[in-house]
Amino acid sequence: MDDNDKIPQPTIKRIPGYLRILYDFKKRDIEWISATDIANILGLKSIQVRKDMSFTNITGKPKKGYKVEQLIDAVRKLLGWDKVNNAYLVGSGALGAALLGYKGFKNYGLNISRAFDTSIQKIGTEIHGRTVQDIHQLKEFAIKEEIKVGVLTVPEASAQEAVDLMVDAGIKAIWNFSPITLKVPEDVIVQGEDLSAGLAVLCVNLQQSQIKQ
Amino acid sequence: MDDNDKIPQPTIKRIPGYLRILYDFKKRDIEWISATDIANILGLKSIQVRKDMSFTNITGKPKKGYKVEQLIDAVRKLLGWDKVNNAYLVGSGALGAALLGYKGFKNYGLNISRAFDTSIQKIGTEIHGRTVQDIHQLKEFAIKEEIKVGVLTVPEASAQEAVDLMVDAGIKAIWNFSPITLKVPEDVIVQGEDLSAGLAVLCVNLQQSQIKQ
DNA sequence: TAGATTGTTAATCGATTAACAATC
DNA sequence: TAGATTGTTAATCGATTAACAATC
Repeated sequence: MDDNDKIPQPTIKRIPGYLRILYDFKKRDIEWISATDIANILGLKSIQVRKDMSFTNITGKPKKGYKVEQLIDAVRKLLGWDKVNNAYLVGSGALGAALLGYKGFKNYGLNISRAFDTSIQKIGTEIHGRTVQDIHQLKEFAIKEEIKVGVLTVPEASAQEAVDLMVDAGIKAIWNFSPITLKVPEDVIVQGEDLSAGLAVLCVNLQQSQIKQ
Repeated sequence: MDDNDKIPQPTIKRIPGYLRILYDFKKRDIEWISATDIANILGLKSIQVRKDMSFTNITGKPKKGYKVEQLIDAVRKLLGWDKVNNAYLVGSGALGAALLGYKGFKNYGLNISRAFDTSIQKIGTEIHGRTVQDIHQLKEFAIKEEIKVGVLTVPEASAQEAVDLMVDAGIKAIWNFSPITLKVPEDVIVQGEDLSAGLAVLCVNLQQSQIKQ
């Protein structure tokens, strides 16, 4: 029962994977799930799953495991995915459009309610049900709708400029898909999603495995 | 000089960020770069940068730092980005299209040379200069062109099926954008790019910061 | 009951950071 | 020369894993 401890970041990152399995078990009307089940599906060790589970404060039953529904609720609450976060997307290019079209975010507590851009060509066009708005309207809407989360998918060169507008509009958490380090005030959180990091790991591992051959 | 040691994964993930800064310095004709410079730009500690640099086997000069050009070469070699990896993309949906349109991969040693899909609607259409091909042609082309890297952007439900075809075609490294654990033979590498993990970190941090207020 | 599984404490492992000598 | 910066070794920190008692 690792209570008021801070949850380790590696644990946080594994939890969405657990949640996907839990939803799948629920859909198949399975009532109980053990750490061993989860570990087998994800290729982890059961002790790690159990340790991670301890942060939810859910207690399992020896021989049975955890109650699927109970664990879903606890995990969703832990991540703050029990309530929907409305978010704005800034940068309606190809990647932005892909994110706007992704249905899965509803399982992750995220609803991208509006999309913005600077380009006159894009403003007014419709992407997956949202009409792209002028970025200069962002502040007005963000304040009215109390938006705290922004998704940043603009090209590298205009990223900092866009962030400044988002911060000024009261946005407190930025999901950053551009590969630069953003300057933000202390009370604003940035989560960077850097594809090149993953690609680097892939390439190094590929080299390694080819040497072995 | 951490020589024949294995490079820690956290180090590998930071290196592309270093490389971006190095390219920027080179463009601005700056000859030397210090660990302190890099650390300041990325918000890291200089000692961490220096430790990471030790894996390149490049030696710097006290008071000056590292030679930008030399470091670029060493880092590119380390990641295997000194030669271009030709890759195929499987799954020409919105995310696949976004990746096909991304120009930056040329800096990351990746060239997505062909795109495939199962859908009759998509096959034959052109996306950013590549004509989408029938996935059943993948094996023939992959063998002829000695393709080792595959980018997987199909919907969750068809991911395993697509991977089986890729493995059968001799692909040895898969950059997986679907949120499932793929079953592959031992000699095939999978690098998962899981957006939900990053989103989870963002949401937990947002909760934390809102509690503080 | 026997055996599987939980939950906790302790040991191990690996990465980060500190300390400091070397050097330009 | 003085001071900034490198490179290495050692200390610290945090996450994973092992060990094992508790329990259904």
